[in-house]
Amino acid sequence: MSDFNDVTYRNTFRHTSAHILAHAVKRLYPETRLAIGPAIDQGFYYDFDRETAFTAEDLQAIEDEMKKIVKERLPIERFELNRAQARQLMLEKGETYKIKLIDELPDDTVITFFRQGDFVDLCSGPHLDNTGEVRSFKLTQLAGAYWRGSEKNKMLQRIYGTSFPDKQMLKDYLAQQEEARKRDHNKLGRELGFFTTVDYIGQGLPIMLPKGARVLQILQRFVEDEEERRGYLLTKTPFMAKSDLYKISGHWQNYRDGMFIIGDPEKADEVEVLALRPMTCPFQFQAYLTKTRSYRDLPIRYAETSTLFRNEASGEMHGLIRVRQFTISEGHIVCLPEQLEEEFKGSLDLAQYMLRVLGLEDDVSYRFSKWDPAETDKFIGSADVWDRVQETMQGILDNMDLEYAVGIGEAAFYGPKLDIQIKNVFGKEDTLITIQIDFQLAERFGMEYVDREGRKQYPYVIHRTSIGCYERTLALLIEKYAGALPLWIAPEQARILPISEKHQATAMALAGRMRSLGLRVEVDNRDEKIGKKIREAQMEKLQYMLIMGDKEIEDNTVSVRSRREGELGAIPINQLIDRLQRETAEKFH
RNA sequence: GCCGCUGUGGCUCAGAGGUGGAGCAAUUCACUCGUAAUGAAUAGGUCGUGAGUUCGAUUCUCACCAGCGGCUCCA
Repeated sequence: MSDFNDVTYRNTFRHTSAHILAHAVKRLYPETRLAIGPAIDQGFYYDFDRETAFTAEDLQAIEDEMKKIVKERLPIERFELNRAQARQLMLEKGETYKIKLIDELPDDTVITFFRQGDFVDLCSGPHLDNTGEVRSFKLTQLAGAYWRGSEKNKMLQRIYGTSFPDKQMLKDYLAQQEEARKRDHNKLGRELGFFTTVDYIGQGLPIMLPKGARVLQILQRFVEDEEERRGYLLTKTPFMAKSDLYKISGHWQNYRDGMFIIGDPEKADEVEVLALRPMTCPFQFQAYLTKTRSYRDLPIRYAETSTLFRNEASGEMHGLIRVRQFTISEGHIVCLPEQLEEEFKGSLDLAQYMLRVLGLEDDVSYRFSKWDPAETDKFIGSADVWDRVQETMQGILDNMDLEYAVGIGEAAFYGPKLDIQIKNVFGKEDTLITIQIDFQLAERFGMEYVDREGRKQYPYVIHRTSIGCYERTLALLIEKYAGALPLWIAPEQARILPISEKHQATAMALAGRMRSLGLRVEVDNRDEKIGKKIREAQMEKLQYMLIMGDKEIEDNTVSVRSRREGELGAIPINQLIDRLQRETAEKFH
C-alpha cells in the first residue's frame, strides 16, 4: 500500500497533499472559499475562490504553512453526515461551492468528510492516515480555472503542486522538468533557427526559417509520395470560399468562431462574404461532385497538403503546436458502406507507418472521440445518425486490437473520430493525427453514387490525416530528438569543416559533389579554428562533421565526427557518401 | 476570450524618475590554425507600441501588442 508507483496509492498521496494545501490556505486566508482539489498526473491542484489574487509571495507563505501542517502530524479521519447535516456544516463554514457539490450528489450517495485538525473538507476520499506522511512537496504554479470547467462560470484561482514520499524523488522530478525545459521546441526551435515569430505579424503566425522550412518540405515530399503510392489523388483547392459553401457544410453555423471571415458575417445573406478555410472537406467534396459517380468508381481517395486557417482564441497559441495558420496532410476518402472498414484500416495503417518512420510510435495513445448527447447544439445531425455511425466505428475499432480511451464530446461536429494523441515535453497532450467517419456531409452536399440497382445512395466519407499537422509534427520531433533530428529529415545532414583557408576549395568541391547526390551539405568556410567550428556544429546538433585538412585531402578521406558515435577517424569519401545515403534511405532514427 | 506572470541591442541578463550597461553572437583586421570557444578593434538599443502623470520617463499609471503558465477551445 505504500508503493508510490501504484497509481491508487500515488493518487491518495497527492489528494491528501491537496487537502494540506487547502488547509494552509484556509489558515492564512480564511475568507477563501474552496472548490475542488484532485490528484492529477504529475501532482495535484486545488481551486480557490478569493477576491484578491494570490501572489508568488503568498505561494511561498502557503508552502511554509503546509510544512507546519505536515510537521504537526495531524491524524486524518473520515466521517459521514446525512444530506441536511452536510449542508448545515458547509453553510456554517461558508463553503458555497461545497454546498453546490452536495446538492448535485445523487440521492443514494453516502456523504463523507475528512478532517485533519481544524480543517474539514467534503470529500469522497480515500486519504492517507496522517498529514505527516507527505514529506516532500512543492507548489509549482498559479493559474486561472473556471468553476466546473465552463467558461460561463466564475474564474477561480488554481494552485498546482506536486508531492513525493521523500526529498530525493522531488529533486529528481524537478531535475527532470528542468531537462524537459531544455527540449522545449518553442525555445530550442527558435535557438536552432527553425522558426521565429514577429510582433508585427501576429499571434499564432510563425515564420518558418530556412531550416524549419526545409524539414517541412522533406516531410511533405515523403508524405505525398507515400500517398500517391497508396492510391490517393492529389487536389489543390482554394484557400477561401464564399460563405455559401460553409453554410452547406455547417461550418457557418457550427464553426464560425473558428474562422477568419473577410467581410461582415452579418451581411453574408446579401453580399459576398469570403472566409478562409478551416478545413478542406467542403473543397474536396466539390471535386467529387464534378461527375456522376458509380459504385464502381469508389473508393475515391483525395489528398492535399492543405494550408488551413483557424481563428484560435488569443490565449491558445503555443509555439508551433497551436497556431492560426498551419499545413495539414488532409485527405478524404469517399467509399461504399462495405468499403468503410478496409478504408479506415488503410488510413490507420498509413498513419502508423508515418509514426514508425518518425520514431514516434511508442509515444502515442489512441482516443475514440464521440459526440456528447447532452450538448446537441455542438453537433449536426440526429442522435440516431450519431448512434449508428459510432456503433459502426466501434465495430471497426474492436476488430483492430487497438487500445484506446474514449473521449465524450471530443468528436468533430459532423462525426466521430479516432484521434492519435501525443504528449509534448511537458506532458501536455495534443492530437497529432485524426481519422474520422462522416455520414452526414455527403448528404448535405448531395454527393451520391449510383449503386448496382441504379439507385442513388450517399457514400461514407473518411476524413483523415496521415502525418497530421506538419508544424505540430515538427515541434514534437524537435522535442523528441532534442533538436538533433534524424539524418533523413535533418535540414543540414553534414557540415564540412576545412582546417584552414587552403582547404576551402577542396571542401567546396566535395560539398558540390555530395549535393549533386542529394545530400544536404554545407561548408564552414570561416577563418576560425577547427575547435570552434566543431563546437558550433555540435551546438547546432549536426549529425555529421567532416573535417578536412592536408592528410585527408592527400588520402581522399575525411575525418568524421558523428553526433551519435563520436569520432570515427578518417573514412574514404566514397564510403562516407554510401553511409550517408544508406542512412537517409533507411530513415534511421 | 478568461486568470496570472513577463517584455532592455541577434541571444542570456544587469540597471535606475534626469536621456542605459555586461557576456556571448556580429563586423573588420591580424593569425592559416588538427577535433567543444585565437587575439585586438569596431559597430549595434527611439529600453514592445501608444497615451497619461511629471520640469523631465525607458524606470510611475492606463490601454493596446507580443511571449509564457493554466482554463475554455482544438490539428
